[in-house]
Amino acid sequence: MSTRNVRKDKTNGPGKSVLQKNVRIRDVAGVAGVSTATVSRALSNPELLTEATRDSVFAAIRATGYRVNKAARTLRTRQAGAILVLVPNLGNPFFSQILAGINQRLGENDMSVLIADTQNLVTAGEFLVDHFLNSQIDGVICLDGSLPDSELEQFRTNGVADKIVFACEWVHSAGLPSVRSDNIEGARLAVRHLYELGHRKIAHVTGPGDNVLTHARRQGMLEERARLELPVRDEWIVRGDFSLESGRSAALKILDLAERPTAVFCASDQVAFGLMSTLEARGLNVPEDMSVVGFDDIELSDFYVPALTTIRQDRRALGTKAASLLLECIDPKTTARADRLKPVVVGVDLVVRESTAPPTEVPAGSPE
Amino acid sequence: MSTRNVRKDKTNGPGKSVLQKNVRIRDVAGVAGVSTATVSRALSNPELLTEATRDSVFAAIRATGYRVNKAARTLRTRQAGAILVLVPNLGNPFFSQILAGINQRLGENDMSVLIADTQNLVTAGEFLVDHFLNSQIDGVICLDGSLPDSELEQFRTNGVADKIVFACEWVHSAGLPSVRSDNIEGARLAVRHLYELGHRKIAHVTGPGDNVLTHARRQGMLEERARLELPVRDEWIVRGDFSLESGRSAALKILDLAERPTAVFCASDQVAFGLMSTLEARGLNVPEDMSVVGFDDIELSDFYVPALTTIRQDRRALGTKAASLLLECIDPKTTARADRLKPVVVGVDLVVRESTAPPTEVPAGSPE
DNA sequence: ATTATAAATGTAATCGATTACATGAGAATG
DNA sequence: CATTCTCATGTAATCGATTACATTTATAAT
Repeated sequence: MSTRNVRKDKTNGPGKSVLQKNVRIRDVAGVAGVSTATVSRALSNPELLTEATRDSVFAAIRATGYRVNKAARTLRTRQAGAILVLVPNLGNPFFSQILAGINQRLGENDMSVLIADTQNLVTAGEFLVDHFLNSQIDGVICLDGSLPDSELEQFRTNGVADKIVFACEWVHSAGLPSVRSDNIEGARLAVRHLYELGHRKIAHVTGPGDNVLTHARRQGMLEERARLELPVRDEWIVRGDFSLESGRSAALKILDLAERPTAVFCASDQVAFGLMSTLEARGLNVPEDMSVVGFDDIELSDFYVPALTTIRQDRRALGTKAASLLLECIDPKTTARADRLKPVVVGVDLVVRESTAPPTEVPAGSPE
Repeated sequence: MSTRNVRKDKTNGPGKSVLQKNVRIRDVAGVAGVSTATVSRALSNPELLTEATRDSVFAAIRATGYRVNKAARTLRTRQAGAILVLVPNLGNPFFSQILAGINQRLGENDMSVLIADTQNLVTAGEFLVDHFLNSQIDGVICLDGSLPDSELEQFRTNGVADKIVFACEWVHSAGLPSVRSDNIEGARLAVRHLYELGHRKIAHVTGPGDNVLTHARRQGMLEERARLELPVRDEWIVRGDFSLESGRSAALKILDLAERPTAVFCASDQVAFGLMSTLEARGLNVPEDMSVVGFDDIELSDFYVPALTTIRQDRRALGTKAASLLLECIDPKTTARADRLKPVVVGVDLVVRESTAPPTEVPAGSPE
């Protein structure tokens, strides 16, 4: 129980650091002849300062080359100034323009964007909660609609569910804000285009079974098929999973059908590529023997052989709108609004290229 | 000059937060009946503790659901526990496997990976220095070899140049560590493959002029051409920029040549796709009228029509090796080593598919 | 039993930015 | 002139984790 000597942590001038020019707010304050609170206010609420003080502070910031320490700010404010984007497969070029839109919108708010590929995560739920709880992110844009309910429950338990926005795909049962293309309309456009070319036997390669895009695109296809009174064949609806490989598998199944369709509407451009390459490998020509429509309009669709007819999604708009929606969700000054749960729907367009043509065998009931 | 009343910042129990379960290290310490230093040591140097103390702390961590606050840790340690990957175009599927390799390797060290697309940055140099100076990252893996010298100079001025590793592409004058494929060997393999098929008139679509990959792949092509004593035509070396569009432009140039090559070696798979789609659009068949070899072996190469013959880069290995190299660079316990500047070279393979075949016109000097 | 040494743990300062509350100066009002 | 109000700025506590140095406890040596 002796008197304890006062112990000092060593500290001389700007802190020793891995960085050479580590300027702190107190160094700026010294140069400007004000307190650190004033420097901080100059950055966050400049209207609180007189013009003379403001100019003096900004001059000191410039002279010193000061950069705010984000870790210190995050610690004090409990705001990381960053969001996380969950992408189901970074190897799919579809996501790049969405990411560009997100980056642009969040950059305007001086926020950082972290990107994670859910293929590389064992469980996305725990990853997410971890990032929230350890002060690394303020919100999430999720492009992956296959998050299980059990993982979404983790978000709710930890109170972070209201900081998540879905883009492109969504989890229907989650009741969370989302931005999406008009998938039903896209499917309708595809089927109608094939119909107007004269096709009556139209197949559809879907996405994965439990996927909302799969349901929506198939729904649009089935509705338009019914509206146009096209023949119905269960075996013309073939299960896929948005990947190149599933397009190949679907092609093999379609080639084995007793009654072949003359056209195929694919749930994604990648599926279409897988399908077309396999049809060609088996001696069929696209579009002469079978017309093919994709969904997405990724960059390569114009450079495939034949150039792919597809449904264009405005990916950039999907990104910027999702980012705007998330900014609303995480803004502490904004109250929760029920209308945020209503999906934001972005329009789609048909892009006609070389992979579709009139069928070479004219079906009964052909127009004109 | 009156006596100043002592002012208290409000603080009751676990801090008010956007998060419901915000457990601090002092809460764990309370449950375990030890000091916060002991809890911290349990996490960072568990061998310093007795087994009983250790068990008690870990039980308390489990019971409370504690997660370390990364911002607090970063502030104290000056280590962010994150790195930034600069990608020249996230829409190019080539980068996905590299990113997967990086993610895997760094995940083993509990480090986060931030990804930025240099297409979205006005100046990468300032972006980088900013992230270093504001404590958001500890290092960089740069996949973009087009960083200007002026920007690299910013890194050196700010003392962060020794925390950067190049992967795939590199800046030759930078004198920084890098991991790369054996591009020269890849070009040789491509040219030799075409030669062995019987081709003598071999063209090459390059990457952008000031790019190290462009130089290396062209060098390999020129050397092998010389070794095989193939005819030399300046106009058979066509400038590209790794993109789909530049493949299209190159095809138009090649089609206009007075003396056409029978085969083309392209600096990337995307260039090859652009070239092939344009040749087909102009009525030429691949490989019957012109054989095409790419460089990369991205996923779609096996699903193009015709399936692309290409040089496969071990992208995953590029990623993991770059991450390992960077971990060495940023480890404070590791001294700078000159051998780190010697490029780490990863081997490549020829993948023969359908886009190459013997030429239909047999040139003089054909083997056998 | 006493002393010295090593191991284990605790105290309190530190990291850098923000901000609640306090203080001082100037203007307006009675 | 005295009092009150508003604006501008300062002081010092806070955020949560780490760690330098101090203290306590356990073990080994004499």
